Amino acid sequence: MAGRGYDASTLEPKWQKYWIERRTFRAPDPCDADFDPARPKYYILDMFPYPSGEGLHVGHPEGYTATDILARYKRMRGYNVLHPMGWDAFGLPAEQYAIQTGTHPAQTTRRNIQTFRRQIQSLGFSYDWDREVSTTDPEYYRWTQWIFRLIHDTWYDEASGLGRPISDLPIPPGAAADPVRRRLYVDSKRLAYLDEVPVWWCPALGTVLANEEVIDGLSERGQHPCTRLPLKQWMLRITVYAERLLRELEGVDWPEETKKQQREWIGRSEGAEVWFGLETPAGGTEALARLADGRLVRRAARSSLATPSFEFRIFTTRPDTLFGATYMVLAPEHPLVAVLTTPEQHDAVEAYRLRAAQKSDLDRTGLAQDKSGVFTGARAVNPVNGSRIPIWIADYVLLTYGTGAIMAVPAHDERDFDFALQYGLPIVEVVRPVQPITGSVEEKAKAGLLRETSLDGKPLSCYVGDGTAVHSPWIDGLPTPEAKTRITRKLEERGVGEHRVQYRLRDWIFSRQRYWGEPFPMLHLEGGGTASVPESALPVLLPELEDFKPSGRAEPPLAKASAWVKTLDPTTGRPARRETNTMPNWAGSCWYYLRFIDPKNNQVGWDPAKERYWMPVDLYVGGREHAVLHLLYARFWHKVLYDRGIVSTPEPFQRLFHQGLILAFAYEDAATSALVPTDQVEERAPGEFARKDTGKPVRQIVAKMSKSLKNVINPDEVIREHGADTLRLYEMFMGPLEVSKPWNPRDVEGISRFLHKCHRLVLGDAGESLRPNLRPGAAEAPPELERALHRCIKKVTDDLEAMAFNTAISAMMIFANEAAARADALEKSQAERFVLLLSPFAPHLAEELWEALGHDHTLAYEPWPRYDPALLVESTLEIPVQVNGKVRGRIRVASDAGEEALKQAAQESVSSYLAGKTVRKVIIVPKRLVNLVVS
RNA sequence: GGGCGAGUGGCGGAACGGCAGACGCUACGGACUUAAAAUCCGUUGGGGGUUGAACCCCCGUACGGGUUCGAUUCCCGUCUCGCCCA
Repeated sequence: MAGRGYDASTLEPKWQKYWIERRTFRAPDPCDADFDPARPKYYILDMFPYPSGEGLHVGHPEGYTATDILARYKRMRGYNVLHPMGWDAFGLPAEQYAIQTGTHPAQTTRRNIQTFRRQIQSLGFSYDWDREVSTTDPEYYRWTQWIFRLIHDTWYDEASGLGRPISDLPIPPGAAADPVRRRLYVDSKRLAYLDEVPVWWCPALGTVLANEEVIDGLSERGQHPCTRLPLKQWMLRITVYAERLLRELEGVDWPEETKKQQREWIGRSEGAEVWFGLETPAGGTEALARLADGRLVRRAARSSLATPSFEFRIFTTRPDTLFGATYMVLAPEHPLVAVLTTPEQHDAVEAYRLRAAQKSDLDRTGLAQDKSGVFTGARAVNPVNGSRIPIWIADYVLLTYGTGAIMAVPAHDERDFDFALQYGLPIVEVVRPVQPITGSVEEKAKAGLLRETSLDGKPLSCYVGDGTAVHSPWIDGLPTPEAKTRITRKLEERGVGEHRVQYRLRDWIFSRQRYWGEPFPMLHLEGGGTASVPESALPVLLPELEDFKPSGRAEPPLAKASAWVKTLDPTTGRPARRETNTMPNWAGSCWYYLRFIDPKNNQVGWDPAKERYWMPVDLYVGGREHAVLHLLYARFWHKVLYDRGIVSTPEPFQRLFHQGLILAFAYEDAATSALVPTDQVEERAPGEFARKDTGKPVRQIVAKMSKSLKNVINPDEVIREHGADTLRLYEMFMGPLEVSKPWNPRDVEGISRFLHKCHRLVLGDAGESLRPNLRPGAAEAPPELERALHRCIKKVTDDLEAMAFNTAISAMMIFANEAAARADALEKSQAERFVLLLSPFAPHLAEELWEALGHDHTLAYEPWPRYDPALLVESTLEIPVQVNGKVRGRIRVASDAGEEALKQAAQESVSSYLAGKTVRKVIIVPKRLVNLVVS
């Protein structure tokens, strides 16, 4: 092959070297000498990868190729393009590898990054490699820590709806005088705060595990039982930004599905908080008084013998159903449980609480789960009618949502209904549908009637829709929406409730009990309280460890670095202990798009002038799997930075696009549907597959690539066999970027053929010199070829703007076919324009051909080819003629033919279909079709 | 269970109110070649008619309805698959 024809394996490294050595894709900043302020900017970003030990997967280059094509296209359209790449390199796998082998995670990470960089560079992406960052680099995480300090130094001012410096926080008079109370008050308002949160603790492994490492209460490794253990953790108060995170989604150009997922994750619901009375258990007054901080429990405003002296708070979205509450449910962890449980119920309650502690929130709240609960023996008093109702505990109520306590209205809530039936609790109807609900079970469910049954001959139903209030003295006859407002107002008047907006979103647990993460810039001071490490002492470096094995205690690995943990507070000189948790994997990816703007700055995280120029990100491309968490967390950090005046845009990512998955063929046993690894299958006849060993037939299916199915495609191999340009072009040709589609090795051949054809178009069959017609003094090409080129330019340009890469490539194939059919006619300027069109897609080949055409500079900044609309207009057109919607003939007419002429010609062309019929109507679609309606 | 999306030839897909199947793959036939590779040309949704061909007719975009002069495209319902949430 070498020496003649198209040889990607020599040509591609040549141009990759050229681009890197000449820094072809360096993006000039506003302060640089070669910066051109007249050019518009375009910041196009990929979701940076976690450099796993597996190396690059063919899924990675899909999005990266799309953004690379657009980046190259935009440069040719005269934009200043910022297109960077980096590594999200903290994370669990490197640490697990360290536990097993003793290899330091930093070493594993360095090696993996080298592999990833080599692989990504072998695809010829036009990243500005001067801007490469890794989240694990101390000069990077220094600023991650700096942002954490800033978040810690911020409180959320409800009045202005802004995050403000903690020094601006008004201190209530009661707290101002006493330094300890003052500190507690200030700490309670910070956006970063400490709280006790349960984590999974595995005694057998002697370590704390992440949620995804625990399945059904057993450790993923070794199947050991795990339990939930409360641990002091850093929390980020994302909930105060819930409303803005919701509202400001409106202004961004994101897929509607993703916006919807974010909205549902935030989960705004309106309702009321209601104080229910408590029957004080014998000797419980003192314990209740200790709990009565006004949050979950309070002293009743007016208490007498008839009205109880303590109350507890619940949240409900249906205050209109208060008269239908027949029992109460507390989360098993609710602090009231210990106080209220009667001696007779004590053992049952304790057993239940222990069981609940083994379950994750997900296990507890799934609708499909069996409802379970235990009676505490205590009773509550309904504030609207004074009825005494039993208090239960059940694990479907979570302490972390709302107030950890609910009123149960079985007649109008599915879970409460099932629970009431199971435990024989009363069901009282208080909302009646406006019209009786009839139809099939499914139709009734759709209308809100979820259950219908009977007990002792009495019909019972669960209706969750809106209707008219009944059996509810304050609101009888009112439609549900008015009933809600009316009853809420009454509750407010009586001081036993208020309107309230509740979010499903919880504060973000920001601590991980890991080694391989960013250390917190925080100190725990002797004698209580915390302090942040001063800015000048950043970064707080990860200490070296002897080994990465768990300590056997419920503490993070960093606790083993005792010399590092024991330190002095630089501000006061007092002894202090360093925070030993590390930040989660999300931290580094929450702001990397900002560091790319100014990656080498060691004075600030980024220069404000550069930030104002480059932000926001104009196009962000990445997988749907990040639709909620990464994108929500990054938006949250960005809003805090915005409120503190450190970034200039309220949202970081103006436009978002998700690429689809690349799937692969897999095989399943034709009889049993069991999956069969790909290397055990052979194709016996076209489309017929069988097991190599037994010869039993298997079915070809499409599935995700996986190691166990042995159907993973390795990009290195594709590049070795066909070249990077073929890989790039194939991934873009498979189908629309946003859909998932299977990899078919046979189709790759077609793309390879196309690139060979392009090569021959310029260099001829021998491949060592220009085609004669491309040399000076050759004859002119026929006008049809020029028109074909203009059609191609228009189609490719339009399709690039629409990110329709597959059809752009097909347009280039059409032109290449036309040009190849008369290859001796193609002119030099036509070849050049075609090469420029091809260059964003297949940059190596395009550079090679550009050079062959006599250019000694890269084509990366050549102006994008233009088309002449006048050349796209055909002088005559062939138009189909329909009779009653069926094509019956064709006419060739001048493209500017008038309606009368079209009508005339159309009728003549299909006269045999019109014989004996009357033309009722003629529909003319200019330049497209004529339809005659006859009878 | 809920939400979102998708069902078009042997395969990936195109068209997204106006000639269904662009482009590519596969397969078959042919040219070139001692031969092969590469390349080039032709055919390739199903059925039927005329076969000197050029052509012509019927059916066809998961299924059933609807709107429209006209539906792959819009609306309603059913089925299947995928993804996300639970």
